[in-house]
Amino acid sequence: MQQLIIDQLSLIVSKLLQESDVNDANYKIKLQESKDKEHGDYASNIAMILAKTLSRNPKDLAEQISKAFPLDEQILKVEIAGPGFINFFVSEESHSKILKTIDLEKEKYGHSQKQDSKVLIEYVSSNPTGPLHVGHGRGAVFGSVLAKLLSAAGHEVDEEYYVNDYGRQMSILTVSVWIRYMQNSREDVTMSALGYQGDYIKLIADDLTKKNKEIYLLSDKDHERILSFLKIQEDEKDIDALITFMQETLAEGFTEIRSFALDSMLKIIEKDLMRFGVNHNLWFFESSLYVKEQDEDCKANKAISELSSNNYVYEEDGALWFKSSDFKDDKDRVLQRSNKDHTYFSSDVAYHLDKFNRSYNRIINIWGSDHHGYLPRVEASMKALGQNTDKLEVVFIQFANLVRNGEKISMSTRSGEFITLSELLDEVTPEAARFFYINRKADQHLEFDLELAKEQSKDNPLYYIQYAHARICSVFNKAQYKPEEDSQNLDLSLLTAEKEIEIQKQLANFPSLIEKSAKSNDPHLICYYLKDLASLFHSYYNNEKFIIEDNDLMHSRLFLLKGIKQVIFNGLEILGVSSPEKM
RNA sequence: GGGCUAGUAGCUCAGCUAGGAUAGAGCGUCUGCCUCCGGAGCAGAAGGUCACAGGUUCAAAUCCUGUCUAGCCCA
Repeated sequence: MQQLIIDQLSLIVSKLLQESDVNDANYKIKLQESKDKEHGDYASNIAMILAKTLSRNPKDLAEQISKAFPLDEQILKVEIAGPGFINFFVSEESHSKILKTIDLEKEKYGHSQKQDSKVLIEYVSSNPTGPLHVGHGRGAVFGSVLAKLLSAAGHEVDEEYYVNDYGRQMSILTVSVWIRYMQNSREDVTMSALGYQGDYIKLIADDLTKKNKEIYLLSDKDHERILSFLKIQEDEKDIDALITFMQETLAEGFTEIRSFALDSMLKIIEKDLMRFGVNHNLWFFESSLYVKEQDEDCKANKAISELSSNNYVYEEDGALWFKSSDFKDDKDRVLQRSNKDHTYFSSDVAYHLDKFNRSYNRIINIWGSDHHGYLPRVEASMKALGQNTDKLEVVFIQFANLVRNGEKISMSTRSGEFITLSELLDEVTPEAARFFYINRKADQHLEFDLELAKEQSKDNPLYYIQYAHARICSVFNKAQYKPEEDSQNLDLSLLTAEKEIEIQKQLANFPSLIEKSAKSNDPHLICYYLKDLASLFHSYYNNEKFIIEDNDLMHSRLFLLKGIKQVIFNGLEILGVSSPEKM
């Protein structure tokens, strides 16, 4: 309906512009729903926008446009009002068309045509040195909902997890597992204060013991030496010395423990994510950037030499620097330290270059908002490599606070008192957690109310929405209505109650909502939309009876309910939340 | 000191990318509604300097500039 009016309007307007010899007019025809019934169903402000470029009085212009607008049995009346609004009045029956559309398209309703567009969403990408905690939850849900949303909007979407498996942190993980492993056989071994303390390290070590009971234990002489290393664990250097010692004495054993620890960690992480309904289809390993490809250099070095050949790399104090200050970054950044170690940033340059080379139309990174200072240097590096950085979008996710009984639950990663994601999922259902995480704009602080998420009442917005769905199913049962049966002889023109029209308008808005939220990476809008729709339904439910004597009216009302049910389902589907028939 | 993000009802927040008519939800407060398809619900009332000050515009919560406040990042 709205599109019909817009199309017709643009026809009239473009003709008008032609006649006035104006070609460069920059305008977009917008049609808004009128808030006030006196202003009809829809309104356009196009006359006021074009008044200036055409140097005409907006009211006269509106008058001319409205006179040129053809009326039919659907569009009954066109009026001008206020400073130059054009108001459209449509027939009550015209709204019910949408119900037929929904019935035809079913779970595809709201989805766009396939576009020739590939999108990469990289998210979570937490270090594989510990389990996911609640701080990762929000980014995880955001990424997975955005992925569903963008596929609904017609894009082809890849979901990628970038695994930081290359740096020093991995070595610390390896050494931590090894120490716990040794403790299983020798009582005199103590844990390094600088290693990872969590219980999950012990579990991994236990698995390792089961597999290789003694192979990574030391000779008595070396064992004495390790005890002396473990005595002094105060400075960062001490753990580095321990790592070096471990590498020297175990040789390939170090690599074996390392990959065992990494695999175990990734399994833990992946399991948590799956439980949460988050599924990455690609896992990219940082270490792969440092693997030589046949006779060629590794990707990390190739990225540096490419930057270098573009004259954006220089050497100072033995280190290699990238001239990011040439591209709006505060200062230049180190790529390779004087000891030849690559920086995290160096990996990121190579990684992003790799992403750009994979021919995506949009590359979306989901980062914690504490990383926002990192974006300029990454953008700078891609510009220096001649990439089109318009493709790169970074969504920053604010931290979420858990709240219980009105009080924030304090968390600090330093002391290790963070709550893990799996602990959260032990308390609230994965669905509730998903909904509450996605219920706010990404860059806003979020208060996650644990009590509310568990509550089964209208105060809990997820329950409120799901309840609407279940209620409709219940009505269908009671009426012995089979929604899947062919409904050809419906007289939908009977749906003329105010609420019925309002609901049909809301249902008709669903596709443009999907389009809009996909365009601006704002999946939270879906939550608000569904709450509104559920609210309209509950209100309608209390106003009208559905199971009535008048068979025709009953069937058209049930058909309307069927449309609501479908749209709630489609919306919740994108959020990754079920639509229960009973609760 | 520099940067990013925010400031909307007592509270929690939408709306801002693309300016439109009387700024919206939910909670809380107050008043009603169960012989009735799920009351796990509904109807209504009260509640606002859209942080502040300028500017652009026929029209600003929305765009621009400055100020204040908060959170985060960098130094």
